[in-house]
Amino acid sequence: MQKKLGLSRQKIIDAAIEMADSEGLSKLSMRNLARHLGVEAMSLYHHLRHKAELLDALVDEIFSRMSWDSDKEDWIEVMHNRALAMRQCLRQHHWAIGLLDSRKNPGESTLAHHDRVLGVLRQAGFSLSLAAAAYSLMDSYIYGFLLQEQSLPASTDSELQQLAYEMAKHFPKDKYPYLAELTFDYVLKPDYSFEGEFLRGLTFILQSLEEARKAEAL
Amino acid sequence: MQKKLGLSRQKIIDAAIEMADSEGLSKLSMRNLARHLGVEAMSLYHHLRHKAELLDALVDEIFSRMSWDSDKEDWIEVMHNRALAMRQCLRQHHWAIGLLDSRKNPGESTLAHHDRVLGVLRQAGFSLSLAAAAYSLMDSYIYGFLLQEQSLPASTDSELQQLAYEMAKHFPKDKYPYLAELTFDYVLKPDYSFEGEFLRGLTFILQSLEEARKAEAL
DNA sequence: CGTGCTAACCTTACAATGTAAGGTAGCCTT
DNA sequence: AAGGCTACCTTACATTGTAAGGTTAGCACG
Repeated sequence: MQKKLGLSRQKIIDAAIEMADSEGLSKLSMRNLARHLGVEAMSLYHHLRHKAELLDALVDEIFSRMSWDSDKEDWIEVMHNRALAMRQCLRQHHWAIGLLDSRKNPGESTLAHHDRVLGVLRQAGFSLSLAAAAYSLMDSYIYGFLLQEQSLPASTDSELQQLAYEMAKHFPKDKYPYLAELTFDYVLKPDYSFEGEFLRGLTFILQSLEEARKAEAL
Repeated sequence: MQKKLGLSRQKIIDAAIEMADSEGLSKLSMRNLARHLGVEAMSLYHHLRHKAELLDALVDEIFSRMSWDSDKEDWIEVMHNRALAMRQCLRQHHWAIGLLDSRKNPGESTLAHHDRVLGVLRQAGFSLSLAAAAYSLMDSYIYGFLLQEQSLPASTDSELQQLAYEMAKHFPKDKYPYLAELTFDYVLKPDYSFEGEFLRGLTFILQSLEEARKAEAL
């Protein structure tokens, strides 16, 4: 038999991402992953201590794949673009959102990402305290929004509208009047856009942070 | 043998919450739950179609247990209190946060909660469009913050500081200077408080929404 | 009093999971 | 040649969700 050097940590991670993308996180078992790599399940344990380590690695890999520029002048523009990049990346790897929470061991790319964000804020003149608040506020919003977005079983705007219509048929209009109003008079209107909503909230946050920054600068 | 009428949907749900609280969501299997109820696993399936239905029910139960007043005058105060109630409830049932995302079948209490929130906003004069934005913004923030909060393996402020200290020792200061700064000069300071950070971000959001509301009213 | 129906609970069984324990084959160093 | 190391495999076990079908108790009705 040949000595097989086919396997490596990185190959495992790449294959796992590919599998999760196409078949969903729930189908990502050690056995399936191994089969995908033409190998037996236990072989993976020579490169990873346990499945949790794989999941940690996946999250970190996702962070490393988010690409955003941080050398623009305007911090608002930079943070805006970062948020878009995160949304784009996490829409492509929809399973990752559900993972971001439960992982407790941040990897290199994750830490680097956070450091870079803080750097942008500090360089833009944010005090440490305000930078902390800004950081927490932005990321909480982004995670929370994406979490809610992907928890809906619809990935495009028109699918969402279809869904809203179906749901609205099922819940009693008079029992939840405001929800009904929101659904029929807002979400189901032709120009509703999920991305638009995301950007709108983001803008709220960035603007109010900018005001705080200016107030601080006095 | 006696006919056992001991079981009911509600009793199952209550027991499940109790179990999840004390032993964690991962230990909440149908078998364990059944044992806890003095019954065999399959008996549960007479009251629930599958485990997903149980999880849906748990989320809804959690929503039903969040108590907040919505008849105050000031919408800001109401939303502020709601956010606090959510945080308090989801800290008590820490497992629920990880569940809020994946569940795709909102129950009665969940819908009622959302309807009530929208009601408060609409009554306060928010246009439908702005109410939608406000709703999305607030909930994204709250979910996102709580998600990040519970993903840290520390539940009290002092535990968090201990953790920050341990972590900071492990990552290279010069590689992540801003992260190091944040950790040592901010999180590790004696008056750092997780709840304080939560309220600060919340206040940012509520204030900027109030401004938008007033601008709209003109 | 039986006879049958139904709701509530149980038994058994299966496929899938993560992973512990230990095996083996080929290459490298000495 | 000998031993050791790395990379992979085999087997095994406990645990999971749940399908299929069995049992029993109490009620309705003749």
